[in-house]
Amino acid sequence: MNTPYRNTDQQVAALQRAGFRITAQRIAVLHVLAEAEDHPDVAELHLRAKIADPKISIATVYRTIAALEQAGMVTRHSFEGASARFERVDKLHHDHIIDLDSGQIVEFQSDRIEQLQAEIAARLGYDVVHHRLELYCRKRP
Amino acid sequence: MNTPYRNTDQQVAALQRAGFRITAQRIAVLHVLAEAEDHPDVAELHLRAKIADPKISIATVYRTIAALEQAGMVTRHSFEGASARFERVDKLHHDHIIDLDSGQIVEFQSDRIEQLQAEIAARLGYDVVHHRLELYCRKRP
DNA sequence: AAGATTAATGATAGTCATTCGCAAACAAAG
DNA sequence: CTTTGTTTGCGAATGACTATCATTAATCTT
Repeated sequence: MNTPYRNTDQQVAALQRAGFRITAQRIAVLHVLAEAEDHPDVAELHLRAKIADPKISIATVYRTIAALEQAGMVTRHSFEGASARFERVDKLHHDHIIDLDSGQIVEFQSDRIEQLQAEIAARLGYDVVHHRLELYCRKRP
Repeated sequence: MNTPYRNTDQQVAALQRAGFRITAQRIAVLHVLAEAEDHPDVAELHLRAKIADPKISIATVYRTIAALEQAGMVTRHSFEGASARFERVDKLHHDHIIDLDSGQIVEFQSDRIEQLQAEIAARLGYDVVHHRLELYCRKRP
């Protein structure tokens, strides 16, 4: 990679296409998200975005996240007893294992489960718009 | 049934066994939970409990719920963008479908999914302590 | 059954994440 | 480069929930 940032041109274009203006603050948040390997919450995003734009306000981070969510570019995760965390959607779909002891989050994916979910919903007359599957676990001895 | 309430003696005994004192307020909340066919939140529990005990405070409802949770008698559900909802645990285990349009909650259960969850966790070196599976759905046309 | 002990209650203030309101700053359009 | 309509930053407001504390009441002691 030749820049300190991953390429975010695609995302910037997508944001614009969704009818939002491109501002330095939004680019900063986009970069932070592009670099994040973890699942940061708003306070963390704000902290990291301030490196690129020291005067960005937390309200703007909230508003940017809302815009990105609306544009379908970011997903929100509300794990138990914690503030909302976010991640890009350009990754493959996956669910989460939360380690109850360390708080660490592991991603996994299962087509079988997805399929069963759709079948169950259909049987009850529903279409699944999105779902949330979290396994709160402990390392096995 | 010969009383206006379902029998809550079991629950009262369990609460006491868990080291909590039995008060009129706690009995009121227990009755409300025993009668609830839905998944009420704290405001709703408070409203309903006030019928039996008009001076019960919302703080007490919060504390009672916390006690019941601690005693393993009640589960908390934190669905997206809503306040926590509660239900008794003496029902069979189940997961939830949330109707995005009406907010209605439907229960379902799938052994296949449970089994797959355990397998996936095991493969990653974990034991599932508890999980959360929510399908956010829309009625199919 | 009366008093001592200690937990529970009600009212209210406090916290924390998130949202709102508004004037000033800025992106996009002409 | 001016106009128009967003977006920003700040602080105030909200909403769910927790803590505080004096008072009340459940359980224990005798």
